[in-house]
Amino acid sequence: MRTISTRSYHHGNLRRAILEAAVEAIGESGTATWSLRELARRAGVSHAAPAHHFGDKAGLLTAIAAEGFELFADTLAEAGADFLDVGVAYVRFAVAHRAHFEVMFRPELYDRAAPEVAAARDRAGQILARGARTLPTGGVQGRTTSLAAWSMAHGFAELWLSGALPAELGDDPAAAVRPVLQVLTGGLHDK
Amino acid sequence: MRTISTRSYHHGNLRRAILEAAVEAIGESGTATWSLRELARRAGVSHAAPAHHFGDKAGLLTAIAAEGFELFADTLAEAGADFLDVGVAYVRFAVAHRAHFEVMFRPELYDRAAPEVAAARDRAGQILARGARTLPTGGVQGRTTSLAAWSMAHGFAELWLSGALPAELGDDPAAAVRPVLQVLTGGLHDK
DNA sequence: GTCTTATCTTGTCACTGACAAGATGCCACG
DNA sequence: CGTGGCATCTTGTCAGTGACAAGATAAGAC
Repeated sequence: MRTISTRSYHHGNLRRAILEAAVEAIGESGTATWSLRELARRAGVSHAAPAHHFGDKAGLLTAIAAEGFELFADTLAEAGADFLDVGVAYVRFAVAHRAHFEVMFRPELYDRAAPEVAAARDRAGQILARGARTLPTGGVQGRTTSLAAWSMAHGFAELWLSGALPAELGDDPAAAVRPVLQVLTGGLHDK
Repeated sequence: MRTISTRSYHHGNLRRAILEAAVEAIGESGTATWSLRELARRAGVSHAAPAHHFGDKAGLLTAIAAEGFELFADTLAEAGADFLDVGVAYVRFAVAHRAHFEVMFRPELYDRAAPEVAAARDRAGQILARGARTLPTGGVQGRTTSLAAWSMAHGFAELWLSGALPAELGDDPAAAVRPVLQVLTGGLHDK
């Protein structure tokens, strides 16, 4: 961040600055309302500077997706091994890192086959599967239970982000999703 | 290009033609890769003709969202009142009308407050709620069960559309989601 | 001290969304 | 008839965009 007064030819950390500006812009208004040129202006560099680091717009979104899956895997891992905690962490991540989440699950926006994306995505997938294994399977295949859990957490997160859920749920997605996920842990029978 | 045979000054059904071209384009490659001008070219009219019918791009997407919620409500209503049938219809609709579905739940793309959108969306919501009422509540609030069901169906649909689900599930989303939804109907205990 | 390389700038092109103004044809009403 | 109103569509234009090419600048290796 040398910048401020005497602006040097080299930005110093342009890649990081562009990434953060993109995440901020996506969080504010989605993946389509900003431009590479606007990000360049925010960072105080010329309109073509971002291209050196990301190639094109898809390259920038690929970097965001990779970073997102890394953060996602870390967040899920920290949540522990219990399904309920992992599920709540899933939704918490989606809301806290809205921009990353939106890009991650919109693979037409980026290069889903990029190795850094695939690696982080697989890591997150394994942690998710581990969480689902703590669910009661009740006779059905474990894969079915796992899919049910994943779908529920993911669906709640997407509905929350899209503003489709009723306002009475309040403003804390983690608190709102917990009883919903408990339906799978036996909530149908006790609490 | 008023072209080929005797093309009159007026298209005849431009609004419909633009809508269908947009839906087709979105289904092929998402909501960002096409342009109003390209749709105009496909319909054989000048680049500014679509503006008369939709105002701007958001206006076109608003029309698609409204049409989508109408279709959605119709599809759900036809499925009957049972939760499992409604849930399967939910996913089937998302895949069969992928373009509409993607726009509907991305409200930053259009005017969610438009009356024709709100009306159709409310109608669909009521049919969904009716379906959820056939679920066993098992002591928890009906709203919680309903949220769980909605989240699961929606999440499965989103994951399916984004290509995140494993390939072993095959290519029939309705067949794939049924056992997953049955987890909520007591599948944990019998089936 | 020169060479190499990564980083950033300048310049350009076709394309886009949005707007303004004008052309065209349909239809109601005389 | 015919004429005026109106919805529909065209033409022209503007700033902004993504992508690319070529050149300028710094920072480090040798």
